[in-house]
Amino acid sequence: MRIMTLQPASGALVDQIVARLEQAILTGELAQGQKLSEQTLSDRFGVSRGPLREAIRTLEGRQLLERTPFSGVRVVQLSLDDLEQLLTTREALEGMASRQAAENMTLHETRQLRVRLAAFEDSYRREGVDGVFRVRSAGDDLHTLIVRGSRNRWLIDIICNELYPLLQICRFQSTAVTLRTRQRIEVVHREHEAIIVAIERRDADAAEAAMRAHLVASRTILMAQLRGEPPATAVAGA
Amino acid sequence: MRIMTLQPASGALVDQIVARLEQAILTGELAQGQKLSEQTLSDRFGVSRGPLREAIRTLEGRQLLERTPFSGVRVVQLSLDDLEQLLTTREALEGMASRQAAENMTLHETRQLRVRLAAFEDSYRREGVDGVFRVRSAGDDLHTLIVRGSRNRWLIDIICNELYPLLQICRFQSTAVTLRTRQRIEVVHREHEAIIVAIERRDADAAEAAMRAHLVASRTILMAQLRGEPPATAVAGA
DNA sequence: ATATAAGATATTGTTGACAATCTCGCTTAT
DNA sequence: ATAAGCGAGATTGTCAACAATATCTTATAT
Repeated sequence: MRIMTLQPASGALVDQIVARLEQAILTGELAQGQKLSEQTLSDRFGVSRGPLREAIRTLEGRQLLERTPFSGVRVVQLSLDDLEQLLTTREALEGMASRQAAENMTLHETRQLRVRLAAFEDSYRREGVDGVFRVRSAGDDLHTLIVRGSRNRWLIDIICNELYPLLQICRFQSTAVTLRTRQRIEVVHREHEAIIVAIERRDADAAEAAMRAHLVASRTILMAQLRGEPPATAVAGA
Repeated sequence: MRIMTLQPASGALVDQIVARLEQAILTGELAQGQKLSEQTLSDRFGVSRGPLREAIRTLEGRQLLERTPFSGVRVVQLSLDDLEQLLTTREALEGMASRQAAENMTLHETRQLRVRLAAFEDSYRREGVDGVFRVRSAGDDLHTLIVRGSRNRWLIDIICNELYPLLQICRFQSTAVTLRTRQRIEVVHREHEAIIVAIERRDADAAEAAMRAHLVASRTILMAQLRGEPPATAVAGA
C-alpha cells in the first residue's frame, strides 16, 4: 500500500498546475494585468517550463491569461465595460439554460432547487452575502443547479468554465460593491422563486423570461453602483 | 531584403500548428473520433513535440480535441444531440448578439448588412448553398457581421472561435443535408431581411426576436431532416 | 541635454533525450 | 481450450539545454 501524498496527484502534472494557477488568479493572489514570467512560475510550482507552458495555453483558452508573442503572459485585465458585456453574455446563456432546465430537469432536481432556495434564504438572513459574484466553488448554488439541469453540455461548459471564473475575477476589483441593501436581497429572493416556479410548471418561455429579468435587474443595479450613478428606479424589462 | 518564405511565418510556431491542425479537423481530413499520436503529428508538421503539445492544449480548450490522460487525444465526435444542443446555444448567443448589434452598430456597418444580403441572394440564386453550415472562413458573411456588430468581445469570441468551428465539423458528418428546397431558401432570405430591418430601426427586442425565430426555424427543419422525420409544418415560435 | 542606435542581458520559443505509464501479445497453469 | 499473469514495445509525460527575440542599458552624436 502506498503512502497517501498531500496533493491529490490527479494524473497529469499539467492539470495540477492549471488548477493552482487558476486558483491564484481567482483569489486575486495574482493581480489583474500582472506580468508573469515562466521562470518565476516554474520555480514557484516546482516544475519545469514544459508542463507550465501547456498550463498557460489552457488558461489562455479560458481567457484568464493573455499572451503577447515573445513578450510574455499577463493576467487578464477586465474593464467596467468588459464586466458589463460579460454580464450581458451571461443573460443570454443562463436565459437559455433556464429554458432548457424547464424542459429537461427531473422532478428530483426541481426539488433540489427548493432546497437551495431555502438554504440561500437562511444564509442571507444571517450574513447578507453578495449575489452576483458569489463563490461557486461548491458547485451547488441555485444558478449552477439550473445550468446543469439544462442537460446542454455546451451551455454548461461555457457558463461554468468560462463565464463564472471571469466573473469571479471581477469580484476582487470591486469589493466595495457588497453593500446590497436588504431590500434588494428580498427582491432577489422573489426573482429566484419566480424562476423556480416557472421551471416547476415546465413553462420554458416563462423560465427564460424570469431568468433574464433577474439578471438584467442585477446587472443594471450593479453597473449603476460601480459607475457611481444613482440607481434611478431600475426597470426590469425582460 | 529577405527572401519571402512560403509559410506566412506568423511569429510563434505553435500558432501555425494550431491553424493547420484546426484546418485539418474542419476540412474532415482528420475524421471525427480519430485517435492522434503526437509522434505522427509532429512528423507530419515537421516540428518537435513541445509546440505540438501546446497546440493540442489550445484546440482542447476549443473542444475540438478530447484528451484522456496517458491514452492520447481524439478528434471530438459529435452526436446528433450534440448538434442540436450546439444550435440551441447558438440561438441564445446570436440572439443577444443581434440585440446588441441593433444598439451598437454604426450606420456604415448596417449598410454592409444590406450589401451582404444582396450578395447572398445572388449566390444562392446561382448555387443554392446550404445556410446553416456555411463556411465562414471569409469572416464577412451576414451572421458574422452581425455578431461583430454587437461590440461584445465575449460574444464575438465564443461564437466565432468556439461555436462556428464545432458547427463546421458537423458539416462533414451530414453532407446529405444540402437538399434545402428553393422554398426554404426564400424563407431564409425573408428572415434575414427581417433581422436587418430590426437592426436598422434600432429595435433591440425585434432584432433579438427575429434572429431567434430564424435560428429556431433552421434548427427545427435541419434536425427533422437529419432524424428522418417528416418536417411537419415547422412552427417558428420565437 | 535629449534622442538615437548599438550592444548586453534576460526572457521566450524550440528541441531532443529521459522517465513513467499504458497496451498488446505471449506464456503458462488450470 | 481458456483465462490469468507477465513482459516487450509503443506512447505519453517531464526535464534540461540551446536558439531566437525582445527589453534595457549605455554610449554617442546632434
